[in-house]
Amino acid sequence: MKSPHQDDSVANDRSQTPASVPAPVVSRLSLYLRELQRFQQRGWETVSSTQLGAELGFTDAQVRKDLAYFGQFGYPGVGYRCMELVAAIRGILGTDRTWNVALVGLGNLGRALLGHRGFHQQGFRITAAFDVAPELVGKTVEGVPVCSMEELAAVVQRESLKLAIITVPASNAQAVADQLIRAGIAGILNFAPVTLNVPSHVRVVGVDLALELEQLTYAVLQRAAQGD
Amino acid sequence: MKSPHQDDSVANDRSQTPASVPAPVVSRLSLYLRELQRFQQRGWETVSSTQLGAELGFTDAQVRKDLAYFGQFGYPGVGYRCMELVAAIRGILGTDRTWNVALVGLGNLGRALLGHRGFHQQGFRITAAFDVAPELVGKTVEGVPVCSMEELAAVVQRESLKLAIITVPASNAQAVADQLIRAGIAGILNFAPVTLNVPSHVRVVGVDLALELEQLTYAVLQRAAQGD
DNA sequence: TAGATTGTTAATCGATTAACAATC
DNA sequence: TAGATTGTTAATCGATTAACAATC
Repeated sequence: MKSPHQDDSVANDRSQTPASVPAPVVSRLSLYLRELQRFQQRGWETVSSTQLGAELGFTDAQVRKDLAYFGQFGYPGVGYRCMELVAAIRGILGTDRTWNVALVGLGNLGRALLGHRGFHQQGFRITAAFDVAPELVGKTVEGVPVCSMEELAAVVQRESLKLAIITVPASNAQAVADQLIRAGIAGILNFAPVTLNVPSHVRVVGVDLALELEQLTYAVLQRAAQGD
Repeated sequence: MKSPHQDDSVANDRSQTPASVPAPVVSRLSLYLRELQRFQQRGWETVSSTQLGAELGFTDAQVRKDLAYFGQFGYPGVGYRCMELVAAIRGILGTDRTWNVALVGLGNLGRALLGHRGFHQQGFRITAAFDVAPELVGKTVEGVPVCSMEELAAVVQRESLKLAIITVPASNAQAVADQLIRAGIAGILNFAPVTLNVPSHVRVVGVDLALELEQLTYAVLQRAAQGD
């Protein structure tokens, strides 16, 4: 077994990322990061895979296996140094830098996201907003200038934006996605309740609030049918 | 093979739901429902497992296997009748009735959700809102009365609420969850960026916006490292 | 040193896919 | 009938867990 300290150049070499990491691993990576930051806040210097996993409901083996996809970050007999692992995961996820994000659709939800504080803290910044409503275009909402849909390609290209959030009605979502992708967007966070059809080089994460609530109603009914 | 029409009493018997259906199956069920409703809008009478799956990027076998957990809904040689399957899935998920939902935390996001149209359409209605801010308590936001946290237990019990949405800061989320659960809430949609600790009879679905964006940055970086 | 904990391999578990008889 | 498509079983695939030598 090799400690990171014995060979930093290998242990911290993030370009050695394997061809393909299972998607569940990457989403747990985000959870580890979130949890590690909480351990840091509580003043922990190090944390073991058992402690980190327990907090999230995972086994210690899973934590170690997941991290092992990306390198060796731990110290046998000690655990993981919180600060180091936070830095490593941010590097892997790409949140060691700030990402500027485009937002399309200034309805209730879009406006809320513009004013959302949680983004900044994790390295995201909405720098451009778009809407079809003429009365909004040209104005500034939450400090972000609102542009027309016609300006989208130009703005996305000028600012080299790679990420976009879609908060338009379902009926327009696919057209907006097409437009964003043509402009060069590579990752879309989609709040419209439709499955977007995108080329393979574009990644979509969908958040459908009704759909999430349905998972809850199902669970509640199940419990009611059995337990009570 | 038995057609639903040959024995309705068995095919439609939702109480025959197996002890435990894998979680991924239930979340796909919601996707099937959403997609079926779109087929209906387009005027389709029936749809095959191949057609339904293609739209979502799943194999036909997966669609059939998933549905088979809950009964027999299809017609060999024909496919699934959209209207029937929509009704069946709504019955399974429990969205054939309306669910009243409590919302705690009237920040940007909470307010946006109060005014969110997508909920009503799928059978959800936020009927009670809570916040610590004295200047909000007693007022009405988007037609929903705002109560103090002290009133929470009474309101949840009076209205027999089973579902709640948490949109409070991370630092308060666990305490709010505890309070909700004590009041009788069984399902929580949590927007605070923390892992909630809840008893096994309570189900939590977490939506962490920064975390979703991290999945995108990772994917974008991967693509950049390989393709380009 | 003894105790703790890693990274990794092998064993297990569960979920997806393929195949096909049954059916309309 | 012939063509299409289901529900289901068996085969495959992938992900999780257990176990343990290596290490601090």
